[in-house]
Amino acid sequence: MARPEYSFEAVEKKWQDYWERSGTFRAPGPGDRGFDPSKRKFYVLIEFPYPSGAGLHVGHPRSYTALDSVARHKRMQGCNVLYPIGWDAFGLPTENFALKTGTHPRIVTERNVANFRRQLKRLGFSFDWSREVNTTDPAYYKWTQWIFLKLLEKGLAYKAEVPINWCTSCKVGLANEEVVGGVCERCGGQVVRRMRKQWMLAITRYAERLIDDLAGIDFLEKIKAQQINWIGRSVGARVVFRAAEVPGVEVPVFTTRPDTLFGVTFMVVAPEHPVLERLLPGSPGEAEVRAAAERMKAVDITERTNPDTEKIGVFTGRHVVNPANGDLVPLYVANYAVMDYGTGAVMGVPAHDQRDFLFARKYGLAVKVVIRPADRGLDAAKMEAAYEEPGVQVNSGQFDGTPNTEAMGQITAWLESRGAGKPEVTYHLRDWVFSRQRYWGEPIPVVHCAKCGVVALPERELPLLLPDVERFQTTETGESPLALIDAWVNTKCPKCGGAARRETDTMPQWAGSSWYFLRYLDPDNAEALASRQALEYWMPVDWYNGGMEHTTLHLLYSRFWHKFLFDIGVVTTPEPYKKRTSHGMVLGENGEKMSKARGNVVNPDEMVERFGADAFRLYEMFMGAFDQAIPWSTEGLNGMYRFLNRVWELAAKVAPDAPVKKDVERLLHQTIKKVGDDIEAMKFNTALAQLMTLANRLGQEPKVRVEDFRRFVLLLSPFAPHIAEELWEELGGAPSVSTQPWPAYDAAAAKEDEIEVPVQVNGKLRGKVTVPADSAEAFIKEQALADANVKNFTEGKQVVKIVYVPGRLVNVVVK
RNA sequence: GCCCGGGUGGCGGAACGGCAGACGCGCCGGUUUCAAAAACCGGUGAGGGCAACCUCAUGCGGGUUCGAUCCCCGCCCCGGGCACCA
Repeated sequence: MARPEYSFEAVEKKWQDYWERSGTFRAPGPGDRGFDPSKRKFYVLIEFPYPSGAGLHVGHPRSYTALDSVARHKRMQGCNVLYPIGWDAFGLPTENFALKTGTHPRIVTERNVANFRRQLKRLGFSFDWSREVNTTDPAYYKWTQWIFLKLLEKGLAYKAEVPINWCTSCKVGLANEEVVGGVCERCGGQVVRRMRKQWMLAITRYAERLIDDLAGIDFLEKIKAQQINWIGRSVGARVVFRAAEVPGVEVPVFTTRPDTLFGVTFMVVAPEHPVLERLLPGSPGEAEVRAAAERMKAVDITERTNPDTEKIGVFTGRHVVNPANGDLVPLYVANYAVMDYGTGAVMGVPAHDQRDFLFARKYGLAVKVVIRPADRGLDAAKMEAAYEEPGVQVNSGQFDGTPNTEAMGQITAWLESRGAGKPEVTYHLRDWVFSRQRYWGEPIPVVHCAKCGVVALPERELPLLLPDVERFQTTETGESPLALIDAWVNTKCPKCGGAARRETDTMPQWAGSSWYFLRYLDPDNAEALASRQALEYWMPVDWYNGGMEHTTLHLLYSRFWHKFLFDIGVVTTPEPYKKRTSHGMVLGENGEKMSKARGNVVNPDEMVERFGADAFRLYEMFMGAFDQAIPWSTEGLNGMYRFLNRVWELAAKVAPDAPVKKDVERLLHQTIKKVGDDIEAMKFNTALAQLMTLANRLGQEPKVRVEDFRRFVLLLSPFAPHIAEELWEELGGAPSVSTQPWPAYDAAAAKEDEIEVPVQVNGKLRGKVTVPADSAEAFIKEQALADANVKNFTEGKQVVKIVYVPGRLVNVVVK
């Protein structure tokens, strides 16, 4: 009856086949066979991967393993768990690869998906593979297009001539979010500003709700902070200044400091500001001013708006009138003013804004104090920096003497009553540039008709299929490759039947990923993106884990789409995700970011071949705190392999006549508690440490009780599911271990009956006393004072007091 | 500049304001082996002491507390995000 040695190859293959054959992880929804309405649902979501040619990276499984453990734990707690997987398969890298090799992106995608699927299956994740989705599948993108049509119908999709971030290398327009440090997020290529008619989505209309609704959801605080920061809400006022020399022209500004309005001594506008066209004609030095504005516009925007760039202003020869006090102030064109924030015009208050202060000093402009500190006055002539702190209004007419924090609202209200301003909120967040001039994306389902303008395709014509092309090369004009396919482009207007041209821009990669979690609920539905029933049952996602890098992109976009779908009655919850967490990056063994260029990439396939999927999964969880970046260590992985070997050997010690040991029982119950709690709290590393402690303790026994080992296997199963299935079977259990109930925790059994209480003297550890757990305080103190070493430190001294923390420690304070 | 994290043995990391260093890696010693690797068992913060024990130690400097890795104040370093945003 010699037991075989632990062979992860055999064990893992066996159980992966079993799970697949038996549909162990299929999650029945309402209406499906085997659906049990009495079970609580739990929707676990990981970010579906982009199937790149490089294959799975050791970073991907960190998130997948963690949530797989959560999913398995929840199932054992009796939940109906949905843990789906799919492919975010449209996108530039595939298209660029296709361009280079001449292989169609569809073929490249199929190949990459097959590879990813193989790699994921080897790791034994409990995905419901029957719900697999792929954003490039016409049956999927039909609904991406459908959502776009709805956005268009409701006026949230519009076409605008906007300056876009043009990546000179990808030859594609990018959203602000895709420009990182002035270069393309994807390829690192140079990004320039270019004007182009683009489809835009009005995410800014949801800005307020995107901030406010964070209050009701369980997102990591840093994620909330980053989203709020990104949306960049500023509360202030719009103030209208009238042009002095040109009647009927107004220049509105946005300011967060209406309390400083009486201190305005100049105004600047962006060189692109349209008001210049009305003000400049006939002004002295018109030609020079125009030339200066052109020079400012010619500078690359990222450089122009760099804080280190020298601020340049040119007097326009015109003035504007301060509506608060009638002051005539000079109007400048300045390089630091930008057209796409606020109104493109800024009021200059040098006394109370450091940037304005420096500008005023440079150009010899007046400095006028309107707020002084509570305890002293300010002399404009002697100021060396702007005074930006709170204070009391001065030189502000009827508001003099009012604290500036109060004056803000009062001045705004006063302006409003005189028709010269109103409260206003602006956002840093811009509308979402939704057009891409590329092939491998969802076609935008509209046509351009000479007579009817932009016309949406009727819903019945969806999906609008991406046509096959021979060449994916972007055109020299920057148009999408689709523009070259005449047979596709030339079509009939659905409204008037006349000649029309199809839209040739495609959607960005963020489109398909903005709603994929809905499609999982009902992936084959041909009538709707998902059935009402499925949406009502499964939504919202209970726990969504992903990378911090998606906080301001995918996460914000998908919340926006979801709110829109909620508003039009398609989905039933205002927020898609109840809880959002994020994992830390896996770094190379040298502690640097893993990359091909650094030569420190670890291939998961190789690791699984050497140590097995269970050991690999264990290491991914054990390596460190889940939310922190951690360097990879193949030695560490080997340690997990050794642990599994010890577990395997432990099974050989299982005997029916093993005695009950009180302390083993206690440790077991403590472990049941800790592992469960730690999974909920994402402290996977300490959950495993506890399991190792228990395994080590069991290993000390010559014989291990069946009951004890059974429960140990159950506790291990969310993390190392293959070996757990095998041992479960060996113990006589029917598969699958994943359908067994989570072991019951008994607080009484976990309780120690003797406790060791550390004794401190003046806060320093001097001894320990072992007492029954239910000892009276007086007895414990007495024992503590009687300890030999404690006596060494208390002898001849006066005991001032004795601090006793029940069950924790005694501290004797002496003098 | 602003907003988040983080700094603990040789390394990854543990510690409701209460025994600093759980667990793992590495290292050292042992068992096994002709030998090595692997595996298994034991030891392992630094310094002192024959030992019992003692001293020091959680980036730096203060503070609160009977007691601080943890809370407060002021710094230094590392990582991430935002940044002429009016």
